[in-house]
Amino acid sequence: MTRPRDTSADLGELFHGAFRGLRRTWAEQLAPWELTPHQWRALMTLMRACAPGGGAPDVAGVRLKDLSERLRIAPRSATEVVDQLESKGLVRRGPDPTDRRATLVVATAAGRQLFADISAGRRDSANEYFARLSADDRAELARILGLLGS
Amino acid sequence: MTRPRDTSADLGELFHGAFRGLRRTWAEQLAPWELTPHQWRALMTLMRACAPGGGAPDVAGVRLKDLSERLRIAPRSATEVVDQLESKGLVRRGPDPTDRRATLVVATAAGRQLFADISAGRRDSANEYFARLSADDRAELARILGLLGS
DNA sequence: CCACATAGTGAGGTAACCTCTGTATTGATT
DNA sequence: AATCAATACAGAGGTTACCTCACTATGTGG
Repeated sequence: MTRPRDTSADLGELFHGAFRGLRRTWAEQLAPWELTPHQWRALMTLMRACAPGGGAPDVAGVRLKDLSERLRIAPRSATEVVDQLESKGLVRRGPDPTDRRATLVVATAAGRQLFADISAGRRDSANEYFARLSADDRAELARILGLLGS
Repeated sequence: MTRPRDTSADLGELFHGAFRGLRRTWAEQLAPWELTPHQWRALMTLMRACAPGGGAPDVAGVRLKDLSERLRIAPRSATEVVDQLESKGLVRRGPDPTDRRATLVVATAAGRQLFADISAGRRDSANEYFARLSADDRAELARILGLLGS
């Protein structure tokens, strides 16, 4: 009765707490740029998908469908977040020349600039949420989360 | 340029994915009982707070304020989830004899029964989300999450 | 007994999702 | 070539899990 006891519930609790902390930290960091964590995640995903090599830029863009898959959300939800980014002038929708059903999303100059600025700010990892962990712990966490997220 | 690279963003991504998986798994497990994860968490917290020793039961109950602190949500949000549980007949509000401003929340017989049933179901941890991790990994995860959730 | 703090709640709002439906277009099948 | 299912997107509307702000009823210290 006083032994280790079913830690699963506590793990859930811990997970919940940590996730909320992460969200809050992100929201605070992003507030000066008037981006929600969700919008930031979408912009980041878009940039990564556009310029995987980091080299020559992106005339192309990414399909909404692809974006939704990378973000692991429903296509409709990708439409939504792209709407938000577009209304802020950070991305632009354009036609896909190879398929007239699809629309390609590209970051505008403003969007690329914002992405660069925020990325730079984050590299000062003093205020980064995971900075309080040692490098070993971060690696360990990444490994374990990888197992979970199969 | 090809070295480890800033894993923080990926950690965030991993965290996000794992948390969503956890939420989904919980929601599925709880669906037969028509409870949301949020409601389950509140009921669980209430039961734990009421009967910390697990022994003699709870005439007393828990203040909404206390519940909100344990759940780490705003008092108003505790009101809300208690409303939901009360409308399902799982908990009951009663006056606090020592302070007429406060209300004490207690689980009803139905609530205690439901809690017991679900807890039992979860102990068949085959379908538990964290079951895919080894005991060592679970412990490691709990340790690291504990560091984060400070 | 009066100012101030505290417990709960009504009103109203937000982020981050979802499904279901409808339309334009494509690709596959006859 | 004509059709028919599948796909890409977006409109409409819903849900969960939070939040703040304002209000009332009550307790507490000076």
